[in-house]
Amino acid sequence: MFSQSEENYIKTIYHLSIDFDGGISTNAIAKQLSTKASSVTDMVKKLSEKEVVVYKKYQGVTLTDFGKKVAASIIRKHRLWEVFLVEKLNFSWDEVHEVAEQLEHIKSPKLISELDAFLGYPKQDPHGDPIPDADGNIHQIEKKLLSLLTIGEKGVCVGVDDTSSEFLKFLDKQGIGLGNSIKIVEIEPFDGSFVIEVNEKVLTISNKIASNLYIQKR
Amino acid sequence: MFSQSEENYIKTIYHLSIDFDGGISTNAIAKQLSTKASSVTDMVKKLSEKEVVVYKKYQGVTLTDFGKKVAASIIRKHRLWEVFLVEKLNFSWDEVHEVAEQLEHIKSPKLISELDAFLGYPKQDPHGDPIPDADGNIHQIEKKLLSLLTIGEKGVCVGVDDTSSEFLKFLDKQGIGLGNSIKIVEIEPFDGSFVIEVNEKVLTISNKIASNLYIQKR
DNA sequence: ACTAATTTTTAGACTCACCTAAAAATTGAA
DNA sequence: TTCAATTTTTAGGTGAGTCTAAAAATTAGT
Ligand SMILES: [Mn+2]
Ligand SMILES: [Mn+2]
Ligand SMILES: [Mn+2]
Ligand SMILES: [Mn+2]
Repeated sequence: MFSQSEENYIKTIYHLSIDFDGGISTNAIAKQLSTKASSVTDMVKKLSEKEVVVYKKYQGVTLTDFGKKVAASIIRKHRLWEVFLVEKLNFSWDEVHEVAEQLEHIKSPKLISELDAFLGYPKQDPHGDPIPDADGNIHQIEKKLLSLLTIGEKGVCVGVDDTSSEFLKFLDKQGIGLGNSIKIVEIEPFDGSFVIEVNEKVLTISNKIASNLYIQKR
Repeated sequence: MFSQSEENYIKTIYHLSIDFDGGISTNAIAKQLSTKASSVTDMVKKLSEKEVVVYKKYQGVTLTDFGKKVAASIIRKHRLWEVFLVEKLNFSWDEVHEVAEQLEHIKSPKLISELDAFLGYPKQDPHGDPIPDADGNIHQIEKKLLSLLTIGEKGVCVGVDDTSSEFLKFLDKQGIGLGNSIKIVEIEPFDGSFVIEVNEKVLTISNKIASNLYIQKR
């Protein structure tokens, strides 16, 4: 149906659409995919032919409903494979992305439905991101950036915004992981850094760190 | 390192080299890969540049030692994935090939070593073919085509030569599977068909079937 | 409102993997 | 051994996906 390259574009457009609404610029797509704007223009024309995106010159692109379904199915595969790698093959959460990037392009409906069953129908991937169901529906759990909480508030760490290896390794080093209870002890007005209590330990994290951790309040 | 296409050529040349020794002809490769001889000539020149094969015009190709190692690593991946699909994801032995054909191209040494461990270091794939070790060594078990046995001989079915879906489904229907004990009851001189006893049942199989079943004598 | 800077598209070219058709080499049959 | 059939290579071309450089459109600053 779609080539590996087309799938990577579709997925990227989907992800960019979550943060900014309106048409996604060729430059934004090019940057994300480490390619050139001119290449993006070519591909976007092709995807438009295939009714995956709506494209008007100089106006950026938006996914059609069909395009969103295609994106969801690629993301479903990506995240199921990430769960597999962590749960079954001893990968750590900072090692899975690169491999899932390849595995997400394997074509086999049976493979994915069986993998889903084998993993016990997981709802989140190792980074706390929701796994779309077979119909492309995505159930986003209620969560807030830690940086938006105030002193005294409590919650559970349920996700990360940045999924780079550096950030994830940093969290490992600090002993912060998904499922940990977190309490805001203090917020430093000068630099916006947070003093938090996690796993019976008190530690200070910069505002940048706090802006990349998702908390489910309770 | 190698593109998907290059890997498919390398694997094909390896498989063809097992049956015929001497240089593998462009036509043979083309037929196997459903492509044209002229395309094969192009690719073979490229693989020769990369020291994977030795190629002399009009003389066919042979794999270098390096080429054999590369082939073994692709086949190792292919067969490990086949085991995974059958053992963990409820695929039947006639459904695995197409998917493994894709999965064999995923690049990640850790993925393969962990998969190997997860599967318990299997020695054979679902068709009874040996799984090369991480260094590219292939340990072929002792086996003989059923068609070469004589009346009264006994053995265990340990592999198939043809791995087409049609043949494998036929074996399923007849109740013949790997690990089954088989005894030659009679051989019909007229058409070379075999009367065999398998799973307490006596059945007749054509010579063509017998020529595609591997037996380990005991 | 007019430029100047920036963004986006177009034009033209490249590589990879494939194709067809024609030429060249090999093989094999009389 | 000669020539016809077959195999293999070469020549030239295509589409996908990428690139650079130049042109066109948009956006922003004064
Ligand atoms: Mn990808
Ligand atoms: Mn993830
Ligand atoms: Mn393959
Ligand atoms: Mn197999």
